Amino acid sequence: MGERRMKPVRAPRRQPGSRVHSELAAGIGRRILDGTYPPGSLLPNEAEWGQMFGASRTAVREAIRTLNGKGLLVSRPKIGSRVEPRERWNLLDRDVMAWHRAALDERTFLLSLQEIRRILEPGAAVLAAARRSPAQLAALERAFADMQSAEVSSEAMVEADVRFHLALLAAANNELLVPFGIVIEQALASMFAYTTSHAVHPEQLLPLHAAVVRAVASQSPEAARKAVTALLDDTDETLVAAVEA
Amino acid sequence: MGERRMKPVRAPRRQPGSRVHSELAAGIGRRILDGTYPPGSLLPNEAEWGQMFGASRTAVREAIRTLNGKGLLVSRPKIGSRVEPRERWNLLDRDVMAWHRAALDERTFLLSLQEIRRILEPGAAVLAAARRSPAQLAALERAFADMQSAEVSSEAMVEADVRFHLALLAAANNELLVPFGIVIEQALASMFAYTTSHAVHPEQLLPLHAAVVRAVASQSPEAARKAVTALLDDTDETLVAAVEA
DNA sequence: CGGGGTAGTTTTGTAGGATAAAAGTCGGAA
DNA sequence: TTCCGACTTTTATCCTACAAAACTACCCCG
Repeated sequence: MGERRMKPVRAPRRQPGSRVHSELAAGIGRRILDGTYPPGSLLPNEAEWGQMFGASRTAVREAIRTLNGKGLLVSRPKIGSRVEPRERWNLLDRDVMAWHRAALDERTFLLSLQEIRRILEPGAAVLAAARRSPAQLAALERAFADMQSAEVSSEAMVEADVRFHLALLAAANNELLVPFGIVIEQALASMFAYTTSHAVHPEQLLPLHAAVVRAVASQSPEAARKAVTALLDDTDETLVAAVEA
Repeated sequence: MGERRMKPVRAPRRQPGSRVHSELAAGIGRRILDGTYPPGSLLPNEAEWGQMFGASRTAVREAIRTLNGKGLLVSRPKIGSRVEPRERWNLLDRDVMAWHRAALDERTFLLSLQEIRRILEPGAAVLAAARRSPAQLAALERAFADMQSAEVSSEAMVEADVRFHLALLAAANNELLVPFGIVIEQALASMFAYTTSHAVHPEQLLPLHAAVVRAVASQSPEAARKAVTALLDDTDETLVAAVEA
């Protein structure tokens, strides 16, 4: 403390996830997702977690409260905290999905994500084409433009790609579709990490997206469905190629 | 396992939701969902919530930790807790959906739920028909049998109906579909409350469900999709009739 | 006169202790 | 034997104190 403190040029801006209770939530959450504590089992009590992580009981309790809210466990006096059955888990939660992903092999995880996309996105595209607002269309077009100007297989491309699909979901104007965005984010991020340029038709990416934009712009639900389906078919090809490689 | 030992009917069995911090989470959560504190706005600080609800700061903090985990807000020292943009909200969470439902008119809520079902369930049915396990088929058949033996428009019927559709989702063998079960639960519960026997073809309910069971049993994906779609068409008719009434 | 660092201020974050309430277990008395 | 009440364990709640973050504003020094 008596030392002269050098101030870094940029404030560290620690993530909100670097708090003690977040670390604890992640630590416990991961152990649940990876099966260390299977559904129905009893967790160590709060004092024990505190010792394990060198944290106070207060911090442990806040972590457990978080996991509670995500449906991973329930706590009762004298009993302790018991892991809930998997069907209660909120797998679409950002954190839970991250822990889940870490506990699974990348391939399995990616395939199940992609499967969800095949179910959801065509339906969302139909709705989007039918009732997107001008602003929502503009957001979609902006994301597409950013994809065009991004380098192939770059971070920027993935970011714009994600934004494209989120914009499509948003344009469907059904709020309950929005939480699914996490699936798309994870799927594309995971693809980027896993299928390092196994793309079968890399030159098809932009035309396929362009077709979606056209369909949504011209408010043609069926065309939108087909365009999105074609897009997902292409993604599937890449995925299969990467899995086999 | 001495079932001879008849225990007197144990009284209260207070819900885990009756805890102080849960009350607080619900109180704050509702105020966020109903727009009292719109996205981007700053919430009262912890001490103020404590006074409002007559609770300690500890309880308030645990409540806020819960809401934090559901994506409704983020907290930072010196700043306070700020409501997150809607697209971060975990609308598929049980609690969040309940608060959301309370803040919306029943009709709008129900229509958007039904829309999601139309997107998801046919796709789930295809997967279920393709790869359900014998046990999963049995669960589906059990739910159907319970529907048959239940009184029309009874609590038991709704419960079996929900179980039927959850079993279908589960049979798709993609964990990420499971969290959607909440949509079905809410939709059917809401239908039950809202469309008190406006059913257009009440006699069709069981045959329509029977067709789904047959398709899944015979592992016919396309038949399953059609059967589920027909089922949803029927539900839609009931819904429209109720909305117009 | 201006810029930058620094002290102050507010709010959340963490710690630790004390007590209450829940929900089992077990033993003793009617 | 049966039932009731102490005992026990664990979470639930409250309290107090202090640490850390991040914004404000001012003062010192060039």
